[in-house]
Amino acid sequence: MLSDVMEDYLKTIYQIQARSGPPVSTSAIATALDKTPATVTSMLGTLEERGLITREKYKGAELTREGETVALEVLRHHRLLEAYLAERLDYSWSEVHEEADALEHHISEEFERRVAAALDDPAVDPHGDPIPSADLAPLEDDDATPLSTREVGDTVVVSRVSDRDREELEYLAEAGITPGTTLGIVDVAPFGMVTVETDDGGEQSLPESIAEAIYVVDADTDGTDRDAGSDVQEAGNA
Amino acid sequence: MLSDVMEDYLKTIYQIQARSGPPVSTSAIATALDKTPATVTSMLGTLEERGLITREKYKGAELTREGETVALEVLRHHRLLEAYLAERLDYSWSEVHEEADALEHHISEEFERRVAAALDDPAVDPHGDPIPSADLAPLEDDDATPLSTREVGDTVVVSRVSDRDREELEYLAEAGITPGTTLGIVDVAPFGMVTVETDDGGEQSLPESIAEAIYVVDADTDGTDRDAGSDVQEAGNA
DNA sequence: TTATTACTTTAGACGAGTCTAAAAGTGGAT
DNA sequence: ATCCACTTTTAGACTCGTCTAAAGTAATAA
Repeated sequence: MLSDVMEDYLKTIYQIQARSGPPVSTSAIATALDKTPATVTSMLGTLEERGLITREKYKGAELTREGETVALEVLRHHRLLEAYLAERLDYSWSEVHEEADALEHHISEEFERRVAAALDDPAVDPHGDPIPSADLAPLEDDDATPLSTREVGDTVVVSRVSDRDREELEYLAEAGITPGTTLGIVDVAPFGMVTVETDDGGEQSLPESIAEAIYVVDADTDGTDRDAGSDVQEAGNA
Repeated sequence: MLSDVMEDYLKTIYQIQARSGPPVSTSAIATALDKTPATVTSMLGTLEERGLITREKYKGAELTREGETVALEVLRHHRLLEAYLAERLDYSWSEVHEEADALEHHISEEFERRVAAALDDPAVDPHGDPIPSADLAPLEDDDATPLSTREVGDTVVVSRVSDRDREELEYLAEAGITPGTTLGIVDVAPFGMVTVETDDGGEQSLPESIAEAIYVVDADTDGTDRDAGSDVQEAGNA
């Protein structure tokens, strides 16, 4: 019913909205989807007519409940696929994103169910991002903050890592920094360069751009409901 | 590079060509893809410009080597997916077709490799259709003929079953007639109704439309290179 | 041979999604 | 309070894949 293209717009708006809150600007969407702003304006018109977003001219867009549900469905497909690819087809966590992007619009409800069942209803994907539940209930807000907002001396656990940039992910995989890793912050240099000590005692210096993509919680926070260690874990339906 | 739509046309032309030989008529393609003949004529023009088919006006189309390679690639994706869904996600052989149709255009080469590896390079899909090899070498001709061409007294083994109609497949699955099943033909009535005896001694009467979709070989033929029993088997690269 | 019938192609239109160029609006700095 | 720089929207065009309606071709039966 909804085209792949529209689903992509809704997913993108959801993700920007989750990070920076509404309203979501035309240019932010354009950048994320690699389209011109004019194209985005045009599509926002369509999405508004369909009742999937609301919009204030020259200000930006916000998902309606219906638009959010579509976005959550797409996100559920994406993250289930990532989890499945990593768990059952030996993909590394840095490789799964593109494949999931290509497939997320094309799987049936039946496929979704079977994949979820095969993995025992995982709660998070390999990047640590939460997988929306089958009923597409809104996701809880997240108490993790970027590593770049923490201070020297903090001990934190990696909650999730943005999966936007393949290179970054490979760099971090190399460095042993994945969801579930405990980090001690040993230095914060000018321009946001952060030096951390990993589980195994090694030290890594991370440029700010990367430190911004690593979301962490305090190490003493009970990790049980957002832990994303080596194994995906069962969903507790919020 | 090639759109999904073009891939679908090429796949369809390949399949009709494999059944009835070239040239493939506009209307046959139109029927198979549920498009108008005018639409097909238009797309055949595009495909010809791209060097994927040759064409004689008012006669029909034929794949070039390049067009055939594309078709084989799509077919490989489709059949690998069918095999994977059946083997690893508990789909029944009657359910896999639609899911594979939706996904076949969207999987990466990497995904193709990993799926093939996970299944140990299967030679046939759950319907008994051969899976093109990774090098996309042309498929051998097939010595199976439709059940409807056989006579009373013949003992045959089901080689493959056309996967065009979901209802038919469920009917046959119910009747225990799948690739690998041995059948004895006990009666052929007017209008092509065929009565067969299955492995387990039961008798089934099949209308001609279904008997045409069941491809069989003589039971004494060595089944080793086209057997399609419960397990998929390794490819021997032709 | 010609007429009928079935099939194919041409002609022209349309919707979706995109673009470029130009006009309009917004908001901060002077 | 005005202006400037930036963002957003509008206007209009283009491609792709599709359709309908009309015209052309082929094959067959009379």
